Amino acid sequence: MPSPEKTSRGAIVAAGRDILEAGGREGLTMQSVATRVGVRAPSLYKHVRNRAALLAAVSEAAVAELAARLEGTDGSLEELVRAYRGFARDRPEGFRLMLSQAAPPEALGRAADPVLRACAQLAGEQDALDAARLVTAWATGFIGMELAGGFRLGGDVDRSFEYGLARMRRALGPA
Amino acid sequence: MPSPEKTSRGAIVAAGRDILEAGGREGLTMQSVATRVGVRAPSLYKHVRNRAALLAAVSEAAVAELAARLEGTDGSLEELVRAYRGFARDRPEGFRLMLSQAAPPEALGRAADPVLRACAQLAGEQDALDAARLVTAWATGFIGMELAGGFRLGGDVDRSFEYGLARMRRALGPA
DNA sequence: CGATACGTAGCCTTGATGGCTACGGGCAAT
DNA sequence: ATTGCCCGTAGCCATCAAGGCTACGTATCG
Repeated sequence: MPSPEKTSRGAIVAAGRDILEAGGREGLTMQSVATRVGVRAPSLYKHVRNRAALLAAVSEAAVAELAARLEGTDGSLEELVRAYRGFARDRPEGFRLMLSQAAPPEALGRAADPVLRACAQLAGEQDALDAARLVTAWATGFIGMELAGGFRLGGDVDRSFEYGLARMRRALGPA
Repeated sequence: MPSPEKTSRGAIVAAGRDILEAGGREGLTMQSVATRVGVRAPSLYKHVRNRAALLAAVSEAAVAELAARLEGTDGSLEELVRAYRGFARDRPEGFRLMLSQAAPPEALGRAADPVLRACAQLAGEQDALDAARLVTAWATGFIGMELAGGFRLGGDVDRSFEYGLARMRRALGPA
């Protein structure tokens, strides 16, 4: 490699992830990323097509991290959902970005797989996909509202979460 | 009223709503709004503090419209959720914006009220709030993923929706 | 010497501010 | 009652700052 590279795509994405969590989506500017990796802003375009592509890459990295966390559980419904919520707590902006950017199918599939397996056990192979969508939609919606500062009608949010989890398990079981 | 006004806050918010749906959040620029209401961009700042405030106002208008739609149903769980989904189909960008902006409590409360009532009937007054959060989270998550182009693992999305609705009703009933 | 990574300069768009002008109603003096 | 001034409001023009992005030059290594 001629001219020793001062940065790399990986470093850029990692910096983007950190900046995203620190300053939100708006704070993630090409300038800020360039400064953090020790380079001028235009140089980033040698590694990333444009800002949208950078956001997509950061989003994909978030999905990958989520998948890894899910794979680190025992595969039970409760553990999976709690791991999902834990991820959102640690990387709230990454969670939000993930939802607004369509991730590539393969990364998405890796994250979806353990959920599908758990749902197949609970609801049967036939209904596994529908059941997974039920659980995923509930968890995603709950966490999203929690992060957005919803749930302002009082009550204990953790209690609502456990209530939902219990009812979800019941909903998936045999009629 | 001195100096006949060429526009008003209401007209600005309405224009913002239309532009949002046409061009997404990024397309909603002060310039575009100003052009549509027949004014120069700086003049908007006499009516709205800044772009963030405009987005918040448009978001609040979306919540209000959703509340009106929910109030127009018969109050059953199915009707409420279908009305929610219909709103999201008609105003996808408004739906997204609504989720990312924390709406003022009163507007939120108006939209939440019919859901709370339906859930009180199904799950009892005790669990009404938790039940409403369960239903709202599921519906919000489902619709959000649907709009974001999730659900790419095949299968019939409408079928998954009806499956979820049926299971949700079962989950809320007595054990 | 050729390829590659980075930098400098600059363009365009967009958000935002400041200062100016035009309008029109209220108030007081006549 | 009429007249004339004051002042608040709304809009415009000029302008700035910041950010995304491109074109092109330059340095460095194999």
